[in-house]
Amino acid sequence: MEQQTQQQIEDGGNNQAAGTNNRWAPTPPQLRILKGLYYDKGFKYPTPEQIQEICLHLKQYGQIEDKNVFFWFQNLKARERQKLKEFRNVPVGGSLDLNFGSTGSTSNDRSIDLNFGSRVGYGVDGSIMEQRGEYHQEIETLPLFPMHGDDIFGNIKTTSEGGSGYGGDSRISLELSLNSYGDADMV
Amino acid sequence: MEQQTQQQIEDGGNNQAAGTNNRWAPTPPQLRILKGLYYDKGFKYPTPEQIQEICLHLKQYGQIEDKNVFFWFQNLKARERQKLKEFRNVPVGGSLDLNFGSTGSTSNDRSIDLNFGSRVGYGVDGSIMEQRGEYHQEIETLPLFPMHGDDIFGNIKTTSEGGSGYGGDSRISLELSLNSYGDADMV
DNA sequence: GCGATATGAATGAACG
DNA sequence: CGTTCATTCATATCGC
Repeated sequence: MEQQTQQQIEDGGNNQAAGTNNRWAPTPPQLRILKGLYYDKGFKYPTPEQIQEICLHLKQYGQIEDKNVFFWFQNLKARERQKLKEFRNVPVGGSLDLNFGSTGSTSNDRSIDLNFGSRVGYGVDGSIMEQRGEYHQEIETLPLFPMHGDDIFGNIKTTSEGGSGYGGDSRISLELSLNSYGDADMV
Repeated sequence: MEQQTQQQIEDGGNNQAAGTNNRWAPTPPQLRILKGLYYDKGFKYPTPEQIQEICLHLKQYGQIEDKNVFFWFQNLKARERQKLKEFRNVPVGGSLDLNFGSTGSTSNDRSIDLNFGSRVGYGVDGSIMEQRGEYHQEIETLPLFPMHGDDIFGNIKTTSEGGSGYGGDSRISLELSLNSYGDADMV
């Protein structure tokens, strides 16, 4: 993803005039946190509880809803995967004729038909090789945010059986490095 | 048509190296082929594999990447659709048909299962906690509006049960102290 | 030199 | 989850 010089800054503090803008856009701090979770922590499969938790925490940086967090992760995952797929060189057998209707070009005038109409018809390679054998979620109970004072569990009730070893207080200090993904990428 | 706070790119001291083409533009032959596929062949939904293939062929006419082909089709489709919508405001005059009285039955049938793949069914605020079986009744309620779920994700029907539910519970102890002052998210 | 337009690029939201 | 839609941002080009 070449996020070059595109960044839609939301207004400095508040946002959403309500009515004119329907589409959520992450504020810079929100983006940073989300990316930190995804890239730094490798946290890509948030559970509903975690989505809510993340959302709650992000609310102090701007208006946001659960579904926004949900979509954000979904889209990022999907697009990374899509990118990999597109960049993968396929040993195409060369069936797609693109030289039809050559308007006075050099030579070559074959007008074979394009085998469109068949979505994913020819699996030249066929090897989808979805290296998705992940056991996602095997990630160690990621420590997202400190409790601060927010009673996040006020109504979520994560069924804390207490049996967990770490749950109580062993908060792993995950000092998210202030890495800016926004500009680290280049084309 | 109304744009909000449009931020102009103000490179924070890191200007893009000149010479590196920022933006791809199709060469005449490329454009001819692309248009030929779209209009002549009616080929509008290329699969990722086909995108690669098209891109490969187009490379002999100039530098091009997969994503360029991808975006080209996306944009063309989107803009044609956009044009059609704009012209639907035809001042046809007269024939003001109002099918009021159609007691729309207000059947909010939309699947409201907000199980993000887990079997949680939490009710943060008691809004959604409905977890029904797989029984769906193929309702043909034509979705006049593509369901504007402005409320909480009252209609995120991910219905992804593939996860098969692991622990389900995930401790959400949070940490991640990031100093958000400064906020250098700019690009 | 600007303003309007065309279009490449990005991404939130939604569908199947 | 992969794909598609819709909206917006960003920029090159054109016209005045």
